[in-house]
Amino acid sequence: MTEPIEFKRIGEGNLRAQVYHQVRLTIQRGELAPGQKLVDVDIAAQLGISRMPVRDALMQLVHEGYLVGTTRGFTLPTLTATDISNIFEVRRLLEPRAAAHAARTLDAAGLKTLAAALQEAEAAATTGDADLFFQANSAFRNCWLGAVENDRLSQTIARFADHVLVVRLKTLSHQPTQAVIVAGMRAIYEAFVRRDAVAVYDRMTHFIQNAEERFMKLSPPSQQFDDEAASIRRRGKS
Amino acid sequence: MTEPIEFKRIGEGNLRAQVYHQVRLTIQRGELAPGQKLVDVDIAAQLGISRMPVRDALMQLVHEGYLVGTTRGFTLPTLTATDISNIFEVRRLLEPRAAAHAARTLDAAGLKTLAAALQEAEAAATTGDADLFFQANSAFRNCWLGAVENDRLSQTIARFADHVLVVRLKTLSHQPTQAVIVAGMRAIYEAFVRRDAVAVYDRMTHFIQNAEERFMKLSPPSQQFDDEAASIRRRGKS
DNA sequence: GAAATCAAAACAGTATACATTATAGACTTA
DNA sequence: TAAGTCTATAATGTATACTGTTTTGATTTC
Repeated sequence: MTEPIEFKRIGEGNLRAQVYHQVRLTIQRGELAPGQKLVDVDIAAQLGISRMPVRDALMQLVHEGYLVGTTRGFTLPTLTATDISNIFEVRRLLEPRAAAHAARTLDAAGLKTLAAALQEAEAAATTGDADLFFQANSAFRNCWLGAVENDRLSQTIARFADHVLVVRLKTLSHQPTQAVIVAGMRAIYEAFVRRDAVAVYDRMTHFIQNAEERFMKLSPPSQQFDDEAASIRRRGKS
Repeated sequence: MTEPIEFKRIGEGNLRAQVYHQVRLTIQRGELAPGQKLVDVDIAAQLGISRMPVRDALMQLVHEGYLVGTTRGFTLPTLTATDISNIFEVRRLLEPRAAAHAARTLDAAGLKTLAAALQEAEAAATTGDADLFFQANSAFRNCWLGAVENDRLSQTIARFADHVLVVRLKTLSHQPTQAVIVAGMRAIYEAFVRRDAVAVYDRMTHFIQNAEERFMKLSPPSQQFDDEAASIRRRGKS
């Protein structure tokens, strides 16, 4: 129960923003253990600043669903099967459309980035490097998402994707799943190259459905913890 | 530039939550003038509490898009035509599906509430009472939205609907528009009564498209202010 | 009279100190 | 030994004080 995470400040704007980005990155990279708790005063001490900016940053992350605030430190939310299914429903509604948008606006540089991410994912899938695979996956999504001109749409998607992403780390180490995902990415990529918005829409739809199915199949059927987890989550709403 | 708004605490949980709900209600009711600024220390003084809970509440509202934080107090965001169009795009993607869900889960009491809200809206439309019409509209939406079992979906919808709602007040005083909206509500209501999820989906789609068109047509073509407004908005992102 | 510079005020950001609350763990008792 | 209660502690919630920055307004100068 020590503090294996080392925080450092990222050089942008005020302290709250710095801490916010740093902690969010830590979460997104999956460097935060499920049961581990984040305490404002500890992080503040480590950074050599006061509690308030840290507290602000953590509370923002709570509002955005990245963390839950209990009376005993901030921790990762424990998602139930229902939670995950709910998140995937929203993603199913938003992402195909957003990707179709991106098909029109993505420029040559974007396509190049997409190709690189895809290649990386394929390499990681063959060697079985879950970490790299995970990163390539994120790069791929962030790339096309950056081309979406509707900010609110892309930000909403990014947030919900991040929420399941936390639990996703386990799933992504499963090699057959990696193969399926890579196939989906390639299909989407090819549609992007052809600038075929309809194909992008359809393939993204298929991709997300696939992801959800795989996800549900592989995730441990720990339904017995659902009530407990839900109560913890609920407490965090405040 | 005095302080015409009177804040009082709402009796739930900690001070931050109380202030948050109070201020959000004020915004949702359209009681906040567009140029008016909210200053934490002022509100705190009025409530007899310190700055911090007020500041926390205001910052949460900023994170949720209800306010923007400038260097000179918090104010309502100035939405450009693009912003509004972006918000409506997300709503178009989410609300029909959510309403279809509600068609299955809405109980008899819910239908009754819906009927009451509809009747109120019709009455307000004939007398031209914009305020009452506005309220009835919100009641109608909140009712079916409450029956949606996917919390994240309904909360996302509520938030985006609230964002345009701020500007909407003006539009809703236009009587021909009121007639169109009431007709849409009735169509949706009847589909709800029949528990016809498909019809609810289609009519909600139509309803939102209609709302957006009316909205764009009636809103002043003040495109010359767009850049300025966008820059104000951007500053608030921090 | 207009423009530029400077000063003062207003407000957000940050720090520190104090109050409150819920949980864990020890201690008591049946 | 197990169950219940109580206390100590860890963490958040709130208050106040201070700092830095930006804006506004006034004064001076051209």
